[in-house]
Parts: sequence; structure tokens; C-alpha cells
Amino acid sequence: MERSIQQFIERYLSVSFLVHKRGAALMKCELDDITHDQYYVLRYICKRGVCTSTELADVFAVNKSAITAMTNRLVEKGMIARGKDEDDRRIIALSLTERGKEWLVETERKVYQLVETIMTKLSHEEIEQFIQTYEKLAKILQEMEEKK
Amino acid sequence: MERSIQQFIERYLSVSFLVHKRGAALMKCELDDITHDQYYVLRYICKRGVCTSTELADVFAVNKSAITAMTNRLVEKGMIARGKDEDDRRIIALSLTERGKEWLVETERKVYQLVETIMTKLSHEEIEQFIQTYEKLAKILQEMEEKK
DNA sequence: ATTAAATAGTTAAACAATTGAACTATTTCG
DNA sequence: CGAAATAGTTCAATTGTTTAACTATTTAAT
Repeated sequence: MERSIQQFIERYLSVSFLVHKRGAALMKCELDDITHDQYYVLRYICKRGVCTSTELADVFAVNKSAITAMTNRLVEKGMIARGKDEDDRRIIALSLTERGKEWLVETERKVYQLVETIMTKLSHEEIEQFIQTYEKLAKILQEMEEKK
Repeated sequence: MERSIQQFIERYLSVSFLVHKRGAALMKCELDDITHDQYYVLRYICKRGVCTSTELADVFAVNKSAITAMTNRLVEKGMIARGKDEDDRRIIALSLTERGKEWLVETERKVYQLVETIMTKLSHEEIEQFIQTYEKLAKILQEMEEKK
């Protein structure tokens, strides 16, 4: 293995886990009663409008039963609702409740503010480049999973 | 809030969680019997040679009791050992056992190989830039926590 | 048209990661 | 000395996760 690649890997492994952990810890302060993971599920459902357990399991790369447990908690908290699909009665359609929508709008405001205070310490060019590469990585990982 | 910053934040939130989740899922395949989180703790202890619970709790931004639980599991698995500090008898010195060292060497080989197949789809310049920005973020997050 | 296979989701048992509060043991310092 | 600070553990509770077995429904092959 090439020497420089090896150093990249070492640096990447060291830094990526830390940023995720510390980022989650900071974010948690803004997420009253909802966990970090639950926040991302709510975000995803909001963006899609309606979605299924199977889709969530695919996107977040976990088993469907993990999604069942998670959505149970979100239903209990009044953030999402389970609906029916008339075309295929096996399907449960997940969507945000009014309360869920309100909570998310309010929380996004706080989270955006937090992320902004961090991002504005970098130049626009640097952020743009960073996110572009991040998006490439996401695409590569998705393709790798599809191959399996 | 500036329009472009807002878009950056949206893209960053969407992509960062996914890459972490999917990356962890892929990595899991290489980590026989050890979890993703445990792997990073072993890596950290290895890099430091010897370290304490308090240090781990600070670095990974969790409570000390989370570290106690985790190190208990790693001790049970024979990967780390608890030692004594002669100067200060409150301190427990954590270090890798021989078995832990061997496991880590073998696993790093596999993990590096995995990360390499992903990284080599990007240019050296792009990787370098990406990791540099990542390291800046880590530093910013650390400073924010120290202020609190 | 009937039946076998595939798909969507749930349940239950088990484990890992985490928090928070209460606790022990040790050290530091006014 | 005695109070405060520090290092770590314990315990109860919650969350996220996997795996295997399960129900209900749809698709597809003969």
C-alpha cells in the first residue's frame, strides 16, 4: 500500500470518529427529549413527506426491526404517525404529525445556528469543496452497498 | 442567515450522518466480535500507549460511567488490562494486552484495505484537502467544548 | 386458479452504548 | 486538620441494534 494513502487513512480514521462524536454531543443540547438518531430520522421523513420502514432501513443501513423500535418511540412521542397504503396493504406509510413538523422547524433553527457558528470559521470555497467530497464519499459507499 | 451557508448546512447534515452510518456498517464486517465504538477505543489506547478513563471520556465526549462499562467489556474480551499508578492510587492505567495488540495489527490491515478501496476513487489533492478541513473542524469542536 | 416465493412489517430476547445520581477511595489545599 | 476536588465504580433506566421466528399481503410460476 502506498505510503501517503496510508497516512491519509490514519488521519481520516482518527478525525472522523471524533468529529461525529463531538458533533453529536454538541447537537444533543439542542434536541430537547429527542435523540440524535431520532432527529435524523425525523429530518429524513420530512424531506420525503411520506416513507416506509424498509426505505429507512436501507438509507440508514440498519435492520428493519431497528426501525420498528425507533418509529415506535417516535409515535409514542407524538412526532410521527403510521398510515395505510390503499394500493398495498403490507405497507405502512410514515409521516410527520403536526407536532412533529412544528418541533422540526423549531429545532432546525437551533441546529442550523449551531452548525453556522462552526462553518463560518471556514471560507465558502473550503466548505463547498469539503461538502462536495463528502457527497462523493456518500455516493461511493452507496454503490458499494448496492453491489453486495 | 446567509442563503448559501444555509444550503451548506442542509447538505452537510444530510450527508455526514449517512456517511458515518454506512461507513460503520461496512467496517463492522471486518471487526470480528469487537464493536465499532470498541475499535476506536482500542485504537486510541494503542496510540497513547497508556491512558485513563477520564482521558477517554474527555476525548470521546461521554460520561465516565460509559467508559467504565466499555472498558469492562474490553477487559472481559482480553483486549485491555487495568494497571496501577504508583504516584496516584486513584488512577487506573489502561493499556492493550498482547492479544489486544495482535488483534489491532491484524484488524488495522483489514480496515486500511477497506478505506483504501474507497479513497483511491479520489485524487490525492482532494483527499488531502478533505482531511485538512476535517481536522480543522475537529479543532474547532474541541475549542468549543473547552470554552463550555 | 392455485400455490410457492417474495416482500413489508412486527415481536421477542439479547447485548452494547449511554446518562445521571449516588457512592468509595484518594489527593490537594486553605 | 478538614473540606473540596479528582478518579473511578455501581446501579437503574433508556436507546439503538441484531437475529430469528413470525403474520399478513402480494407476486409470479406452473
